[in-house]
Amino acid sequence: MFALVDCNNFYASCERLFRPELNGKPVVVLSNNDGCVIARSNEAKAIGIPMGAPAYQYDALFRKHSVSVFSANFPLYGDLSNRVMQILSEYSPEIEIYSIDELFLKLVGFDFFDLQNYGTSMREKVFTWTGIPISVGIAPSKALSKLANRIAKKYPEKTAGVYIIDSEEKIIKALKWLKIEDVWGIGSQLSKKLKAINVFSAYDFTLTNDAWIKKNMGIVGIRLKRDLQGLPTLDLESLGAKKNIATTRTFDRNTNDLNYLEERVSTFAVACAEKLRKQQSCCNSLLVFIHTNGHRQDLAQYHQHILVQLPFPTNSSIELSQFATAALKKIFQAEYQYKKAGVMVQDITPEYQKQLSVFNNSNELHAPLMKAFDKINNIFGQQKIRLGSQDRRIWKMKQERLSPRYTTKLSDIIIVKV
DNA sequence: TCTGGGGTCCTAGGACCC
DNA sequence: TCTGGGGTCCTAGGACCC
Repeated sequence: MFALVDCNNFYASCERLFRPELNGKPVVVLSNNDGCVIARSNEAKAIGIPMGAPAYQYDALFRKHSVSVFSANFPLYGDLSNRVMQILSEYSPEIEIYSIDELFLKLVGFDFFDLQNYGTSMREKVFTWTGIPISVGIAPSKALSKLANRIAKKYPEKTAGVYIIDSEEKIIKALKWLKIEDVWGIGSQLSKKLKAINVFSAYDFTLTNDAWIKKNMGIVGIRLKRDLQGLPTLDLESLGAKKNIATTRTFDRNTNDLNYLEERVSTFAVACAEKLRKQQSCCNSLLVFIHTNGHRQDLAQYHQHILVQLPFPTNSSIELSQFATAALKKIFQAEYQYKKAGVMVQDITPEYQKQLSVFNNSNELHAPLMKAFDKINNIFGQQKIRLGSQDRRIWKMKQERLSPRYTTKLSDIIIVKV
């Protein structure tokens, strides 16, 4: 069996942890730049605030219902996620951390266990130790465990947050209940195609013939069908090093100032370099892009990117910053107003297997220098040491309702007076 | 005025090899 | 009139996920 554990309204739950007076009240969390809604408490969902809603369009509704609005506080969510994952990883030796708030567990040798109790104990322990509410779905395959989890979330009273699919009848009942567009792995494009051939539920999908699925969805569709039928086909995925790393941001304003963009791109490259070093990798190519604001029909549009093959693999902040800003200058055009930029590093290889070239290699002095960089920044805080090309101001985002970093910043820790 | 960020896998087609 | 067969690697783009 597989279990899929999912934190309920994760970011909203994190914000409420340190503001217990908000329990039972509507809470939303906004994306970077306070742009759109990326998490909602149940109360906020009930008011009719959709996922992805642009914040400025919902200001009136927020005020009307006294919705508590937070800017995204990723250091807080990341830290709480680690705590939840650590607790849950004790429930099985085989796990896959699927996202910041989701975890698959493979339950082998649990034939004589009461899985309902097992799931309930996960919920109780995570809630007692962290304060985060979770839902648990257990079923014979990954796709079905996602479905079981959905049922647990949808019917919290009936299921007490734990639902188990462990018989053919339950599989069919659940599949008939699940709308095709809600199936894990079927998005808007495929559900449109499927509805056109009268496939409206997950159950209908399991009856669709393989030839159609193969032609329209590829091998992925066939695997999904088997998995939904209860024949475990998708297995846990190993959590190796990332194959692509990106740092991209939307700005709080439009700009055609090349100096500003250079500074941003340099900082993004440094951030990518840090992520590379953290997983002990180097990259062999780098992509820089700049975009105008696609929502503004009144402004001329320009979307451009450039992919640079590096002369040597590197994870040096200095080298990546230089390559990235040089690339930026090649695509920058002063007549446009830019709203977004980003750096992505690709073709990632392990740090310890660098392919050296005869003439042109990464500066060997950078490795110890970067080690010192990382060590100092880890101790004294982000960007205490930075390149001259980077601005002193770290946040160039609109974050008007940022909560404290209660668990990751010494000065933000709550002081209790007794 | 204001609309996020970061990933994965698969496929088709082209270039190239013997 | 008529011109093989079998591979690999790379890239861009499309679908999906949270």
